[in-house]
Parts: sequence; C-alpha cells; structure tokens
Amino acid sequence: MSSARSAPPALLGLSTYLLSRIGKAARGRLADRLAERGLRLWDMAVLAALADFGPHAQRDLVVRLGVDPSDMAKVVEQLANGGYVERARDPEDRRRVSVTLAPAGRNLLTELDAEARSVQDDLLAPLSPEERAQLQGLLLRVHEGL
Amino acid sequence: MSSARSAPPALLGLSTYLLSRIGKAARGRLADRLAERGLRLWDMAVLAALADFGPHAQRDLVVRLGVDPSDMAKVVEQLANGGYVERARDPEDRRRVSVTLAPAGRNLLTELDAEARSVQDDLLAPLSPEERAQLQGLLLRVHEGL
DNA sequence: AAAAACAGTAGGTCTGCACCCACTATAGGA
DNA sequence: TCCTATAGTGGGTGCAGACCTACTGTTTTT
Repeated sequence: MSSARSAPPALLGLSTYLLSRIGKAARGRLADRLAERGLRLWDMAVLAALADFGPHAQRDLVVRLGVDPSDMAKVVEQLANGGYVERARDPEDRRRVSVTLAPAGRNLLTELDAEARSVQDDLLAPLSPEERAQLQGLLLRVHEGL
Repeated sequence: MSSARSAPPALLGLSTYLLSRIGKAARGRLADRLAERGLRLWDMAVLAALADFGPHAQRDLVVRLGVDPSDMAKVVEQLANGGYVERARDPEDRRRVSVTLAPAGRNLLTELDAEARSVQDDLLAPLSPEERAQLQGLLLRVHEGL
C-alpha cells in the first residue's frame, strides 16, 4: 500500500515516457506564456518561419510547418489583425497571399524567444550549461529523424 | 518565397521546442500502439505503478500518478474488466478499494514495455547506444526537477 | 448521536488540436 | 472557351485530456 508520489521505475527507465512527460511540460509552460499574450504555439512558429526564411506564400507556410491550410488561414488572420504580419495578394498569381513579417512581428518574436528561453532555464535547471548543450545536440539529431 | 519543408532554425535552437515536438511524437506513437489493444497511456502507468510498488489503495494511485480521482476510477474499472487488476474492499477501511496486479496484468505490462522499447528504438534511431544512455540520463535528471 | 471528512463513482463540461468539406476566386491546360 | 487544378477561407466535426459536481457509503470527530 505505497503512497509516495514517486513515479514507477518501470516508466522512468523508458526514454519514451520521459520524453512524453517532459515534452508535455515544456509545451504546457510555453503555451501558458504565449496564452498571456493571446497567442498559441503556431503563432510563434509562423513568426519564426517568416523571420528565418523571409516572406512566404501562405501555402508554403502550410507545407513548411505541416499544418492544415484551413488552420493556417486562422493563424495568419490573427497575426495580421495584431499587426505582426502583412498579407498581400501576389500580383503574379492572384490566388496566392504572400505573408510578410512586420516590424512589430519581429519585435514580438524577440520577446517570445526570451519567454521560451526563460521556460528553458527553468525546465533544464538541473543541468549544467555543458549538459544543456549536450542535450540540445542529441535532441536535434533525434528531431532530424522526425 | 521559400517552400522547403525544413523547420525554422529560430525554433530548432530552442530545447523547449525540440522537447515539445519530440515528446509529442513519442507520446503519439506509444499511444497508437496502446490503442491497438484498446488501452491508453494511463492504463500502462497504473500497471507499472502496481508492478513496481505492489498493491495500492485507489486513492494512492491517484496521488502517485497525479490523476483526477474520477478519471482513475474509469481506468481501474477498465483494467478490472480486462482481468488485468483485481479490486477488493479494504476490510480495515471499507471506503477504500485496494487494487492488485493480476497475473494477466503482469504479462500485459511486459508486452507493453516491449512496445515502448520498440517505439524508442525507432525514435532514437539516429543515436548510438552510448548516446541513448546519455540522453536517458539527462532526461531523468530533468524529470526529477519536474 | 450528529456533524464533518473522506474514498470512490457516475455523470457532465471545457479546451485544444487535428481534420474535413463546401465554397469562392484565380490560373493553366486541352 | 470549357475543364480541371490550385490558394485561400469559413464553417464545421471528432477526439482526448483535464477538470468539476453531485451523490453514495464509510469513517472520524465532536
């Protein structure tokens, strides 16, 4: 009749479980920070994509980020309403909407990045700087494998 | 007007993001395997807790795993229906239901563990055995910090 | 004995996420 | 020109997770 709060070793021995749990915590905390500004994770992803790769046709954002086109429309709509991105019909193909990062969007992204790093500092507190770098490297390789 | 499928470096540089993404993949794949057997992640967690720590009052499972009491009742109900656990009124305090792992439950857990390790092999394919161990260690320390 | 606290259960809600369909506008090919 | 495909949009659906409430039966406190 145990009553302790510790998790079962049978689970703690599974990286799958740890990744799932820690990932959920990371996602949740970051989402909370974004929610304070009325934003979601996809908003940040879109801003980052625009900052890193320049203007996209909305369709290309869909492909790059793997979101449903209909959902992307809503994200871009919200970002445009906030003045963070600018939408313009592509004159070469008037079906397309080209999405550009506005200055306000770039500023916002800087702030969101700071939020994310703050969450990260909190989450990875048990690790030394070297270990954090090590973890980052391993995660990156795992991520590449999708 | 980029169109590649690669994720924004601004995100890939954030361990928070990587953890969130990879964690989601881990969770999803494991959940899929369990779903094939009509099970969910909590079912496995309960089995693991019983295997590692012996019989629990249902209340103690709630505390250990941090689930809502009402939800735990449903999980235990399902596991009992499948013959994986046995429920019995605690004679010392007839409010309590003590939950015990049945032999079928122990067998099931063994199989689920194998599933989880198979998911893990798939997910961590890019890493060498040493790197996987390294990752496991880092994740464990991060997990302890909750 | 009455009142308060507790264990478990049956329902329901709310939220976020992914997904899907129908529709409009535009473009390109036969 | 007519037909097909494509880009974007609006309006949904379905699902899973966490949570909340009301209720029963039991124990503990006063």
